[in-house]
Amino acid sequence: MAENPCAICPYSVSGFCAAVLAESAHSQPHGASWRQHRVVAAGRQVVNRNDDSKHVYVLCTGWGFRFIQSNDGRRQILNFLLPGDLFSAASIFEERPHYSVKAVTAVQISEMSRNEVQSRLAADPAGLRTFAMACASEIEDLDELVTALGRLSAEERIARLLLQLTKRISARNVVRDRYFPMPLRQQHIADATGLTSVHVSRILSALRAREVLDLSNGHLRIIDPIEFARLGSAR
Amino acid sequence: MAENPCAICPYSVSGFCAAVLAESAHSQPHGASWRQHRVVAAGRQVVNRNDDSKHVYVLCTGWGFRFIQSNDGRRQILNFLLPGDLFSAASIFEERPHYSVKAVTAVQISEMSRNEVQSRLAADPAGLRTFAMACASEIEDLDELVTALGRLSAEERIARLLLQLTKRISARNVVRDRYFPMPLRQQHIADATGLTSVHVSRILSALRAREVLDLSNGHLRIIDPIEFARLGSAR
DNA sequence: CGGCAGTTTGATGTTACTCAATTTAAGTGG
DNA sequence: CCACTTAAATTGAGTAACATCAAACTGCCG
Repeated sequence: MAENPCAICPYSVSGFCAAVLAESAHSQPHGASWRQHRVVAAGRQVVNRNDDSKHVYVLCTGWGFRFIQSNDGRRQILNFLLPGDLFSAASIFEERPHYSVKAVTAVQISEMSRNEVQSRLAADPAGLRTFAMACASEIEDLDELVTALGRLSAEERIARLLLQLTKRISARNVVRDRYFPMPLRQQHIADATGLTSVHVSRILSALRAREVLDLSNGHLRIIDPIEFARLGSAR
Repeated sequence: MAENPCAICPYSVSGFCAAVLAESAHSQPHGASWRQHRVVAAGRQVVNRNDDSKHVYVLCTGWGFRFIQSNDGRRQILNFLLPGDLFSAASIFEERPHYSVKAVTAVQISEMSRNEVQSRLAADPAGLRTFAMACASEIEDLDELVTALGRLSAEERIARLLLQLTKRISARNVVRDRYFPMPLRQQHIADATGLTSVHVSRILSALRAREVLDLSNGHLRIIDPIEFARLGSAR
C-alpha cells in the first residue's frame, strides 16, 4: 500500500480514490452529484447486509467497522475502517452488500454512485490494476485473519489486532510509536477476535500487569514494544 | 456463480476461463506456450508462499487446498480447490503469493502466464467485471469463513464446511444429494476449521452416532439432510 | 506377515465462556 | 458542583469446549 492522498480523503492510502477521481476519467452526468459527503453519528449503522444500494463508500474521518451479524445476535467484525478506507473492494461490483457497516465514532463518509465509479474505473487505463491491487490486499488481509482466528491464542489475536491497527494508523499520520488513538470498546475487540468481552478484559489486564501495553481512555500505550511486536506477529 | 464451462476445465464455474480464453482476446506471443497443463501427485505442494512465480493456476481435476503455514508448523486451510477453481483471484496481480497450495489427490492443473492473463483480461471489455466478480465472491467466502471461525462451535464449523463442499460439488456434477466424493483426511478438516484432528474425529463419530452423516472411505453420506442443513447453515 | 498412515478412544489439562456481582467512568440535569 | 443514571470495565466462581498426550485399533499395501 503506497501513500496516495486524494481529494476526498487526505489520508487515503489505497490508490483507489486517485483512480476514481482523476479529472479526465469521465464526464459527470449531472454536475458533481455522483458523489457527496455525509456525516454519521457514533454507533449508527451505515450499510445494511442485503439492502441493495447504488453507492460505494469511503470513510473520510473517524473509525468504523465492517461486520456480519449472526442470527442469534452475535457479530463478527471483519475489519476496522480508518480514514481513507474503501468500505470493501467487493462493494464496487456487488449490488447488495454481504456485510454491514457501523460507525465507531462520529464519521464522515464519501458516498459515490456505484455506476459512476465503475465507469471511471473502466475508463482509466490503470483502473483494472488499481482495483485488482485493492482486492488482492483485501483478500490477503482476510486470509491472515482466517489464520489468526483458526490458529492463535486469545492473547495473540488481541495483540495482532492492536499491532495491525498501530501500523495502519502510522501509515496515515505522523508516526507515533508509543501512543495511539484507539476509540474501541472491549466489545469491539471481542467481536473482532472471536472472544467475549469478559475474556478480552482479562487479557488486557494481564498485558497491562505484565507491562506490555495499556489500552484505556481511548488510547493505546505501548510499554514494551519488543514484546508487543512478538505477540502481535506470532504465527 | 453461473455455469460456464471452458476449454481448460469442463467444470469451470467462475467465468474466468471463458474471459481469458476468448479466441479474439489477444494474439499469442509464442505459439500457445503461454499456458500448459501439468500433473501433480497427491500431497505435493504446487505453490509456495513468497516464492515469486510468473504463473496463474487453475485446478482442472482432483482436489487441492490453499493454506497458510504457521512458523510452529500448524497450518490453516483457507479453502479447498475443486475442478475449475482459480487458485485465487489475488494471484492474477500478486507477484508473490501470500499463500501456499497443495494437492489433496493427484491433480491436473493449468498453468498460465500471469502477464498473458493480465493482458487478456485488460483487452476484454468485460474483463474488469469478470475479474471483479471473482474477487467479490472470494471476499464474500472469506468473510463468511471468518465469521464461522470466530463465532461457530466445532460441530457447526465442520457441518458448514461439509455442506459448502456438497454444494460446490453439486454445482459441478450431476446432482447427488446423499452421497458425495470427499477425499479429505480428518487432518484436512481440522486445518480448515481451526480444530485438532482428534476433536474432529470425536465430532464426526458423534454425527455418525446421531445418524446425521457419515464421512468415511473418501465419501460423505448424508443421512439426515434436514439436520445436516440446519447445523451447516447456522450463523 | 510387518509396517505405516489414519482413526478411535480414554484420561487429563487448559483455555475460554457463562453468570452474576461490583467497581469505575462518563454523562446529564438540577 | 453534586446527585443520579447509564454504559463500560473488572473480578470471582463455576462450567463447557476443546486441546494434549498416549495407547490401541483399523485398513491397506508391499
